[in-house]
Amino acid sequence: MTRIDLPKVYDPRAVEGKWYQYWEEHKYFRSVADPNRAPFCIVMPPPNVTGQLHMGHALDNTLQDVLTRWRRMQGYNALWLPGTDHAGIATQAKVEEQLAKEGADRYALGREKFLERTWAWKEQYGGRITTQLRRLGASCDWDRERFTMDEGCSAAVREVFIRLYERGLIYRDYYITNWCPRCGTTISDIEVEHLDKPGHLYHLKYPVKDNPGEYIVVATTRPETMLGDTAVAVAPGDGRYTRLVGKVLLLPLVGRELPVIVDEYVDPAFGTGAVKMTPAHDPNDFEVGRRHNLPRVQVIGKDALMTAEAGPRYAGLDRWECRKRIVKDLEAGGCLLKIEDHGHALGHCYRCNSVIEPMLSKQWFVKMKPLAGPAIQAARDGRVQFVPERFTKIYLNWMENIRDWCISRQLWWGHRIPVWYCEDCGESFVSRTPVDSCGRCGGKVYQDPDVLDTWFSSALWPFSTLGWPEKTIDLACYYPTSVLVTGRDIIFFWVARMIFSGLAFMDEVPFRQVFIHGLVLDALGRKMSKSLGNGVDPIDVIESHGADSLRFMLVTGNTPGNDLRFHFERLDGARNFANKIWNASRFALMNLQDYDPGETPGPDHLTLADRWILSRYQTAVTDTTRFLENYELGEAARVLYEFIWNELCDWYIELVKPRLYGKTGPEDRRVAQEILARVLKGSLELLHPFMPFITEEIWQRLPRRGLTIMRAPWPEDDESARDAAAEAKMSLIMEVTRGVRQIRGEMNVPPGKVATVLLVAPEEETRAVLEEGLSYLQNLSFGEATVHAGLREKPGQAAVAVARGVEVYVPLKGLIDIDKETARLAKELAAAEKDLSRVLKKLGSSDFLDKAPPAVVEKEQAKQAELSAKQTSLKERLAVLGAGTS
RNA sequence: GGGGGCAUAGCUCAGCGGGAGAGCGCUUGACUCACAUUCAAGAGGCCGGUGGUUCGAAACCACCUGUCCCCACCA
Repeated sequence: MTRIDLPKVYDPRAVEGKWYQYWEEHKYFRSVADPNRAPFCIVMPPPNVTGQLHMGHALDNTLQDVLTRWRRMQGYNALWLPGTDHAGIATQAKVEEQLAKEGADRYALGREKFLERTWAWKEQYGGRITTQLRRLGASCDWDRERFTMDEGCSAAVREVFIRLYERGLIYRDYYITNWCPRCGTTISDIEVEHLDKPGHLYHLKYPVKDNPGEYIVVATTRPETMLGDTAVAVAPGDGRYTRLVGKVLLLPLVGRELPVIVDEYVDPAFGTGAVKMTPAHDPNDFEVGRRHNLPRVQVIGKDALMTAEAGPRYAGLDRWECRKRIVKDLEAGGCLLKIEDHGHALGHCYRCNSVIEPMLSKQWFVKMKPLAGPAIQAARDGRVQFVPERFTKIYLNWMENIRDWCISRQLWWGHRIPVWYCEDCGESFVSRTPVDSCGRCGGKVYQDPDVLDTWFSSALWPFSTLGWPEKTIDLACYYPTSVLVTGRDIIFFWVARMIFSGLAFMDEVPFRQVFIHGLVLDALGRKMSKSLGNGVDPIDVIESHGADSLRFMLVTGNTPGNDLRFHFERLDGARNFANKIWNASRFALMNLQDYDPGETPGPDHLTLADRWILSRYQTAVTDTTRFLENYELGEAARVLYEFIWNELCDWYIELVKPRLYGKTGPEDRRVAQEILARVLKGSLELLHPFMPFITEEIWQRLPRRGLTIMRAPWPEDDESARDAAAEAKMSLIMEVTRGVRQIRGEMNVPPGKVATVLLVAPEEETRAVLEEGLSYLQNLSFGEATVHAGLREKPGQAAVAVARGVEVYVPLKGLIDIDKETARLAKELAAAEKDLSRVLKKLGSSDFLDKAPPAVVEKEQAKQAELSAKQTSLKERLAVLGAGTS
């Protein structure tokens, strides 16, 4: 063995940066459109430019990188296309925050200057997340990095808006939308989070105008909105109120006259069966109001303060303050009948958590029904497949009940709506290019001040990034993309919208498969959040444990679609695995220094151990590949972990040591070197998608390497390399070895001190296997061993282990604890008898014999034989021990 | 109100029709010349409950219980 200059503990910091730079400089991430090569393409869910890498990104991008690196090695023309999202609200908020510190605000600065400022902010901080993705090892084609507001994506946005408009799928209308008072914009329905909050149901008396003694009781959760009431509605045919329909009520505190109307919307069973109508502040009331031509009185403003219309006593009050005062005033006026506790879901802004105010305003909408149809069909007929499949149902359920999408936002940072209005004649123009003057009257025009929902541009991501609306070779080669990898929290926001957009503008789904993963939770199962302060920064983890460990930890134990808890213990486990690989490789390299790769040794030159590890390696190749194909990345990683640690390191490397040390001759040493090098190289290649850095570092030191492990061919799945006979033999030897070790442990024999072991194998076949494996047994557990046929030695003087009919005797000097040994054997016997009776019952059943497959029956019969042999043997030994005490 | 996930060893989870598994933790022993971020041996489980399908169920089906999540305009 030659000394080799490698540290005993693997240090990721010393290698990760180096290799990433190497890969990037040599353009190994690059993909060039090539009609003659099979493509594999993933578009990265663009993280917000404002963002820092969090564990969710780390998981999402690790999964994408594993798939991309694997397919690239398989020979696909693999493109992973990165980019960032302009994130309207989030980015604007950051810049406004900055301005606030300077004592300014965006209005003071003006739109143009504010946008300049935001672009500058983007230039300065927008690259942070992509730098962090590089630390993670992401093998994306950075030359193609895109931004949702770059020239190309913006052109795509304008084109889509105009085409939708031309198809009559975009309209502008007054509607009640979700207004976030803090963000100062409307948000779409799915951006509202409904949280159950305790509240009250206030019962209010509204007197009849002509008969002040008579009144209707209405129930409301939001008494302050009564200032905007313009009617009271009752259900059709509700006997309690028929007398009053068409009469006029007087609104308390305000004195407004309210007609009593009839509408289907009212549920006579809820509350009092009479509902106050506030068309300007409730979406349902708005609809009812539209049907009955009710006036809309807006009493709450966009700043969430009461408006002048609320009357002088309330104008300018905060909405919650106003509620208190109204309740007090109503009570004083004798109009408050009672207050009940009543929990209800309250809408909150998903960005800033403010309570949403339903607000009447004129907004742009996309008509969804016509777009949803094809998107539903595509999922139904499997052109888009969700992994796991259950998400198809969730997606369909949403799509089938979809409502129109409010796409205008009262922000400045984003894609401005490409519509101009004439100041003079009011005509509007939808245009791909800026409009200077009114096409009808030549008057002055101005552009719509609103911008589009951020998700409007994300929805086009799979084709806008490939060059659409131009007809590019990229689009032809890479679209539809292969798979989309994303968290289940944005199926509605993003995945669904990409699907209908792709179908509408490319006539083809944007991706064939959607691989959904869950959330990364903290150790207690809570969502990682800033407010809880329980988030773990991936960059910190990369610093302390290395990117490979983080990646491996995130991939293992994660099943598709399910959440993943973040445990530092598991991270340590991944790091230990990296260290294990490092040291196994260190050992191999020490013994491969003088290795001269000659001819591949023929089967005759291979030992049992060689044939065994080659066979096990083939199984690992098959299993890893199969699991990856099914998106079971966690299982694939587990296969590699177990193969490398439990088989390659724990057994093969131990078995091969004497041969590498030259104890069996130079030719045998060369064969051992060859097999060890081959299996190690293949294992690193299999592991590379999961742990790219350490595998490259070691692979580069191996003989017969290429330029980079990234471009090494994925190990071939060669069924013929399986060797069932070798596996069966080795497993027998391993079991016997375990038996011997157990005895040694119980006897407290110091390592290297046990003299002689007798292996007694009654069957000739078994004996032959043990003879073949004798050298392994010797160097694995004890000094000397011989295999004996025939009758058992007298076991009264020996501790005994049984493995598949082989008994192992270790001569000892009366050290055995008879009580302990008796108890142990008795327990084992009880278990064996229980198993045996179960098997016998099975074999005694004619149903089983008739209907079970023959292989299963044979297996059960073999088991019966094994168990009865074991039973006999255990009984004998117990008898011997019993004799020993007397 | 509708939909979905999860319930397996002390903890976190994998397995999902024919032998109850892993990691961590725990017990015992070993600093053995790749690795103490290690090695060896071991303890620990009526696979949530009840029914059903099957020759056979931890696994498939139904219901129940507990738990988490998503959707929804009941004032």
